[in-house]
Amino acid sequence: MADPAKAAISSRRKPKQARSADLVSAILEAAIQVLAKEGVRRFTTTRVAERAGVSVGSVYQYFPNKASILFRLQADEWRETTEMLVNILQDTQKPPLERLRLLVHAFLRSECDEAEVRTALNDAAPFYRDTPEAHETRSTADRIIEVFMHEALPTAPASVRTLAGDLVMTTFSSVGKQFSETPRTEQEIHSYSEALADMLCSYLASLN
Amino acid sequence: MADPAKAAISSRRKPKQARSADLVSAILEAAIQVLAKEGVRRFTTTRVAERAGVSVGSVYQYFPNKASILFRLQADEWRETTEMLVNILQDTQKPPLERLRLLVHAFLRSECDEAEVRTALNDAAPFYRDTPEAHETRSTADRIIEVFMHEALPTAPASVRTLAGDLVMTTFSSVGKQFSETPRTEQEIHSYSEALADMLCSYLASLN
DNA sequence: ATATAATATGAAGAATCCTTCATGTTTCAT
DNA sequence: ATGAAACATGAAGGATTCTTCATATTATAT
Repeated sequence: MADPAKAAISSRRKPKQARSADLVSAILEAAIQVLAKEGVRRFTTTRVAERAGVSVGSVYQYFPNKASILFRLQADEWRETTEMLVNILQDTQKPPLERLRLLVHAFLRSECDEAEVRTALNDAAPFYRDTPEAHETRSTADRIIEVFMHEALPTAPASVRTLAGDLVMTTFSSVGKQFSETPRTEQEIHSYSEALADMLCSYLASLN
Repeated sequence: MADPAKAAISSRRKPKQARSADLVSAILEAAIQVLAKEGVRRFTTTRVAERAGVSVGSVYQYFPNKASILFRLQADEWRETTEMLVNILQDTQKPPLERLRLLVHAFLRSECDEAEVRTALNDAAPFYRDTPEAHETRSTADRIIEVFMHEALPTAPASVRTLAGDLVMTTFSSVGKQFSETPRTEQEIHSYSEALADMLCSYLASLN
């Protein structure tokens, strides 16, 4: 609770010239690399600056503290995942369960593609777990799932739908994280995705 | 990789008198409290010693470093969970899917009962993720699941059984962790457990 | 060309934290 | 009772890290 990192997690100075915008990009890119190569425990502002080829001071021009860099990285990832959620689940051309299957494949794929960063970001969770953006992301996802569940389980009572939606969402994200913690082959990714999709689909099917 | 914490995670001096055995207990108990109240980021050997009412030096008589305390806590938890797995899944009196359901309830319950510690220990994962004991725990669990799956899916081909067992295991543990990250009411725990069990059971049923 | 705003620098201060070790105390076997 | 082994102590060394700020450099508008 008495966590100083929570106070100022927002950005500091706003980049107004091209060079500073580049600098911010360079810092974020460097942060990803440090995270992937060294893990959270060795993620320091100095190391990020070094890797970006700038001075520490510059980092602090645009990020108020170390946590805000991690937070930014996580927020970007949340945004991407939310986009994926929207794009795939709201394609009403395809039947609901097929969309769910596609989503599972896409998600596990993306998790494994950048496994080291994702794992490191998970390890950084204590830095931003109780942040407003975290809850916002969650409720945005909830809304998308809610709509989807309406299509997938049109006849089910609302209480069942909500619980099932929550479970599907939680399962799919937490299993994805755990799965990507160990290196996987293409083959493994594919068959695991199939199995996970099978599980979710058979569950939803059983609720009709 | 170049992680000093991985070198010596085993115990240091072995307690030979009653008072030192008490001391070790006190340290572990204090560690749990610090973890639950302050989280990993504020988990320090000094704080643990303070809370235990002993000096830092004493902590280092029985634990070679900070990581080894966290590791010991996690190892204890792994042992307990493994016991639960054995006790519930190997009760051949009951039908397989009923056992699975009982296991889900028991696990979610225990996760929520000590939510803060569990969450803090998850946050400490980078300290011991690639430890031999971690893999050992995993493969012990795999063997238990393997036996169980043989009962649950007697006719399925081995490849399907293995994959399904892995998925069931992963789902049930990772969903449990995620679920306990937010405070839950008795009611919520129960209905969520039911839903999760439903999902796993409907999946296994669909494979026959 | 020049003044002003924007941007970049990195040495140094301040705060923690991990761990050791020389010393003191307690227990136990004889 | 006594010597040895076990146990407990906590100040202090060493190391790392976060962050700031006074200064230097670069861009932009006039």
